[in-house]
Amino acid sequence: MGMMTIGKLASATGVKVTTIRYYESTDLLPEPDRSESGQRLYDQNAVERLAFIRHARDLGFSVETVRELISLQVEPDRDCAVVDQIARRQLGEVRRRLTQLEALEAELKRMVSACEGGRIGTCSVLASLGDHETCLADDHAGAEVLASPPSLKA
Amino acid sequence: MGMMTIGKLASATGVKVTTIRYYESTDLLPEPDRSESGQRLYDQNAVERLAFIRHARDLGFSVETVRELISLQVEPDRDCAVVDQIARRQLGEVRRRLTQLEALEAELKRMVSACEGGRIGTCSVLASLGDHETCLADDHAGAEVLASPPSLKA
DNA sequence: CCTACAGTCTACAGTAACTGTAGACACAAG
DNA sequence: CTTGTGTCTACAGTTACTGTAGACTGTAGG
Repeated sequence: MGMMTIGKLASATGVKVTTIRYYESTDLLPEPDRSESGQRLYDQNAVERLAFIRHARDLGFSVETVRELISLQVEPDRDCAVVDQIARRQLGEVRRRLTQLEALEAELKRMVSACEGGRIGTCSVLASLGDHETCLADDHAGAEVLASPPSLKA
Repeated sequence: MGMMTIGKLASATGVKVTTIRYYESTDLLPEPDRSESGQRLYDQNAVERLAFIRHARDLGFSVETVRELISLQVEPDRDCAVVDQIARRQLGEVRRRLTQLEALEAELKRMVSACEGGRIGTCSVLASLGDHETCLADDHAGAEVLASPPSLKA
């Protein structure tokens, strides 16, 4: 029951097979044992480590930060404040994005409700896109905030 | 007064010089006139088109969608419903991200406030990252939702 | 007129975090 | 034994840019 193939690990954690191999290639996951024929074999440890990674990624931590978190985990005697600070930084980041997205929502809502179904020549949506008085503050981080994420494309 | 160099266009619109050249290379912007020495020269039209692009990008529309919007603009007799639908789709997208981000915020907030400044060995932040019962629903689109955007890196 | 120096040019490599593809081999069920 | 699914490697492609190298251009000061 100990050892599982990459496919099992994938379904156990919700991380795609190719992504697991990618994590291995970037040393985020250690090289696993192999079967005689060369297939990767994982144990329960791998499941936990990968679940940790995935959870942190889901929370928006960058892969670099996850790497940092993992390396901290290895030294249990160090001060926990480092980790707390990383989490706080991330929370600040999330709040900033929330504010931006709320502004986007407001403007899009306004645009959509202004549309009264005429011809494109007089379309208020296009008009408000062209009108750069209606620009968002001065932050310009729109698309980056919500570019279609790979995981939603399927 | 009509013609400006790429640098002026950049500062007039807040789009970086390299990004303008990139937009041209992908046909999002038409090839501009050139000076005798080969420098690009732009007129007021270019300013408006670029402002339109930038505003749409700020609102989170993908470059592909912007291309679509521009091609629609060229045919003012078509039905405005197409545009309205694009805007609605975008609004839906924004709302989905908002919901996700709110969940992230809640969990991060909980993590941060649980930290009581001990050693890493007992850090509750790392513990809750490792604990995959606390995973977000089943949507996994965390990092994508807020990976550090290029425009905030400067 | 000369010299700095900032601005512009092209072409190409690099970024994040994967995803997709091709072609070959492995394994389990019927 | 065949069929089908899973796995392997290696590499190209994705999005929307950003950065770099090396050469040329335009402009302001002296």
